[in-house]
Amino acid sequence: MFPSATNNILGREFFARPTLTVARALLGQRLVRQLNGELLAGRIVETEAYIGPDDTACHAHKGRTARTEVMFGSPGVAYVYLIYGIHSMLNIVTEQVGFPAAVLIRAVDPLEGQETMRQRRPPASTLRQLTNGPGKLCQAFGIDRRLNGWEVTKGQQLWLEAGQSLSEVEVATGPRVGITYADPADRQVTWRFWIQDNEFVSPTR
DNA sequence: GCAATGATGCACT
DNA sequence: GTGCATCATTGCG
Repeated sequence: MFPSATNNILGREFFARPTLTVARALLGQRLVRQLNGELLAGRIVETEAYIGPDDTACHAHKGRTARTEVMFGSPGVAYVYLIYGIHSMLNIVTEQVGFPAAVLIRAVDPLEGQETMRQRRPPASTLRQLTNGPGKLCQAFGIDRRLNGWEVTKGQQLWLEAGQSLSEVEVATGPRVGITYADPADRQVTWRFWIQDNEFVSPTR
C-alpha cells in the first residue's frame, strides 16, 4: 500500500463533466481529510446532483449570490454551507465555469481514522452512525464552512482519491431527499446515487 | 422498531 | 422575520 503521496488524486477534469456523470463516478472513490497531522478517509457510498439555474432544488436557481458564488466557479472546488444552523454540507462543484452545479456527498464508509471520527461524534454513536448522513460525515471529518471555496484537487487539507470502480448493478438511483420546497418535476428526478445494500447509505425519512 | 419535535446560524423577501 | 439539500432525543410500545 502506497502512502497518499501518489498521484491518485482526482483532478479538475474529473469534475469538469456533466454533473450526473460525476455524481455516479464519485461512488467508490475515497474522500480524504488531513487534520491535525492525521489522515481521515472514507469511501463515498451516496451522492446527489444539483444542476443549474433551472433546477429548483439547487441553491443557485434563484441567481448568483454571495452564498452560491462558488457554485458558479471552477469545478473541483468545495461548496460547504451550514443548514438548520447546525449541520455542514459538503458539495463538490462540477461542470464549466459560469454554470452552477455541484454534487452533494451524502454518506461515506469510514476507512481510516475511525477513532478520531468517533471523538467528533456523539459518544453513543455506532460505527454506522459516524458517517451515514451528510451532516454526520462533515462532523466526523471536521469539515465546515472554512473549507468553502477550497480546491480539492490540490491534495491538501481535503481531497479525493481514486478508489475501486463499480459495476452498474452495484449502483442504485432514486429521487433526492429533503427538497419538499422544489417543483414536483425536480423532486421526481432520480439524481440521488448510492451503492446498493451498503449499510452506510443514509436512512431515508 | 417508529413518529414527533426542538435545536440552531445564516442567507435572503 | 422566514425557512432551510439534518440530526439527536424523547416517548412510545
